Amino acid sequence: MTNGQDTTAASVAENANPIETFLTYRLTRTSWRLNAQASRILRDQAGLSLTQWRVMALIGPQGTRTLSDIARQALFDKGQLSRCVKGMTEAGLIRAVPDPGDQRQSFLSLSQEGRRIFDRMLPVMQRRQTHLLDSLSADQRAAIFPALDRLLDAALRTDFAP
Amino acid sequence: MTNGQDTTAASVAENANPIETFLTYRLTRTSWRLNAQASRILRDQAGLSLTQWRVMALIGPQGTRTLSDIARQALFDKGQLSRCVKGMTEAGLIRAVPDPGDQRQSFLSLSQEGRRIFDRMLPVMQRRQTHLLDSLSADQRAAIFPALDRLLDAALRTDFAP
DNA sequence: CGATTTTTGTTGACCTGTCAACTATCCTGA
DNA sequence: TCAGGATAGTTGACAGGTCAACAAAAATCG
Repeated sequence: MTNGQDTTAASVAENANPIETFLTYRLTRTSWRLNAQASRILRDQAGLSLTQWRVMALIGPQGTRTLSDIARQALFDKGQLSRCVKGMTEAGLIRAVPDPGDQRQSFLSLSQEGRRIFDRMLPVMQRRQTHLLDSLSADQRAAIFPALDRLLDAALRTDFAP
Repeated sequence: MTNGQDTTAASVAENANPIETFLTYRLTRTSWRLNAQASRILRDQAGLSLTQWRVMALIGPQGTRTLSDIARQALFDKGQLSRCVKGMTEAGLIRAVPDPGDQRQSFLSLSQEGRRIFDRMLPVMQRRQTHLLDSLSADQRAAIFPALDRLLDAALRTDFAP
């Protein structure tokens, strides 16, 4: 069952199931599987959850970001992020330095250990990325990122449909 | 912050954050928001969860499917699906008729009430679908479904990366 | 100033998805 | 025919995401 069937125009028409033509459904199904694959790699090779990895990547190897800053960019839930960062701080992956100019927030950066893990995993994840992009045609490769941007925009608009 | 920025080549290069170039991350972020939008519509207009809606759509208005059948197509977790179907059966949305030829399984179909709700929501969701596709260029529209198929294939292959 | 609003981050309650174990039934093949 | 294995579906435990309320600090603006 690891084939990509059930998605050709023929088979869709055959079972006449409209859901296979729904973009959100198709996007989610692919996204789930990609996330599961990434989660497995990160867990096995670095003991990280996917969210932890993304937080590390959002902070970046040299970077310094605040929690809200990260949540805004990634569209993460603040509560989820707060707990994730707390856990990573306790695990020694992240350093939090209070902002002297704004006592509400802290500057988050990778600890030495965190950067070590990040530097080790980044090439692995980039190889996976290359592999994924290689599975696409040139046209698809060119279209996918802008398409996702436009869809994200459309998803954030609320002024279309009751 | 509801704009779609931070995704142009310029701004990505500017903050030099490699995660913005990661397909899985970008796909997930878009998928999250699309799901949230769909969930809101379904909850407000039909009192359905997104998973419930998808189960209805996977069964189809005339259709008759078994639980494993649905799980296979949608790549749903069997446990999750079992609970969802149980709830929908108790809510009167789904009818389950035991298969006389195989006592392990039942044939699932929409009840009258379920089909009524489905028939009412299908046009709404199709309008949303049209709206989403309209936000894409012709090239993007042509590329997105096949690209998702290939990525799903790639995600299901395990023979690539240690 | 000072009252109001906004923003940052934390927390608790809740719901859902995930993983694995389990029973019951069916199929396969010597 | 019957032992081994595959399949259908259920269940429990648990990590994870979601939502809303909240305190503290900062910004706004009369």
